Amino acid sequence: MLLDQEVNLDLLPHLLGYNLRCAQLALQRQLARVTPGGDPGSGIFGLLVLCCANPGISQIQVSRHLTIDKASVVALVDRAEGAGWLQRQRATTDRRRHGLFITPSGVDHLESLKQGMRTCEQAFDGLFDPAERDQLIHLLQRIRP
Amino acid sequence: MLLDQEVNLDLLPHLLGYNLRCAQLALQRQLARVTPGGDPGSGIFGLLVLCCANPGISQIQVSRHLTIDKASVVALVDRAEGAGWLQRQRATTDRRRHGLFITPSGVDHLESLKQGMRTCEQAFDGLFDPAERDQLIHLLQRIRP
DNA sequence: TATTGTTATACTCTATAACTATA
DNA sequence: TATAGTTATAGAGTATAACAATA
Repeated sequence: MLLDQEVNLDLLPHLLGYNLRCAQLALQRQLARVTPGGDPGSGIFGLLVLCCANPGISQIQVSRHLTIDKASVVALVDRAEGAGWLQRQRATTDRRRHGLFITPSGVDHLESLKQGMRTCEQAFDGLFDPAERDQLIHLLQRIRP
Repeated sequence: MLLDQEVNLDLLPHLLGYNLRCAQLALQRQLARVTPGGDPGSGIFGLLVLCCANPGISQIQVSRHLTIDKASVVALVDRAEGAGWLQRQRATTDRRRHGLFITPSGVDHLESLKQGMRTCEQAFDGLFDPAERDQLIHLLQRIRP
């Protein structure tokens, strides 16, 4: 019987994609651990961050900056609006646009999500010294659509 | 109206999670571009790599090394078996186990997936010199469950 | 004509819980 | 009791295509 230690991973450990996936799964699970019942996939988190830092931002801009399709943003905004964390408001200058505005309860929720996110990232801080963490972020930032 | 250049990303660019997610989405889309009709999420790829390098590997071992639940492996193996890329075979020594064996057509398919994967990763090679790519991989490898 | 948002639809990925067969 | 695999179910995440309203 093949022991776990003897499993041959072949080229997987040398692939960017495999390592990115493993790392992201680990991070997501850690986040789920420290924020039980919180934001599972961090979609809401990104949305609220953008709406808080950019009041009146449009859905198409959220779509661009979270690099997901505009149709995917609709469901995200629906959920957040349903939870009372933000409001759509038809823009007066360009009536095709919905400006997105975070609500007071959305600000509260965002704060707790940010706290969870900090705790989550801290769990991995021991893995890197500050220079390494910076370099990891900078290297990752080069990989874009 | 808020211009795209003026969107404030707040803390997002400083988060490991956000950068991992953006990088992984970019990689997945590049893979979809170079292997149209290929393996969308690379689940099948990992499975076939493991079965090819470790004939008779069990589903629970695949589960551990791809860091997904054993129940999730079932669907993956179902698809691969349905496509004729591998076969389950009840182990004689431990009859609870299914040994997984890649088929000749699975080997062919894996080769084409590997080629696509190489092409995909090459598209990002220009972003890093070899030392940087190594370091990125090594830093990512520290982030594990 | 092009853009913004929406709806409808579908597929992938993953998880949990409860089950069967085997150890 | 514990492990390997399965089934059933559910939810998140994403995409494409077609559409209405607006620019």
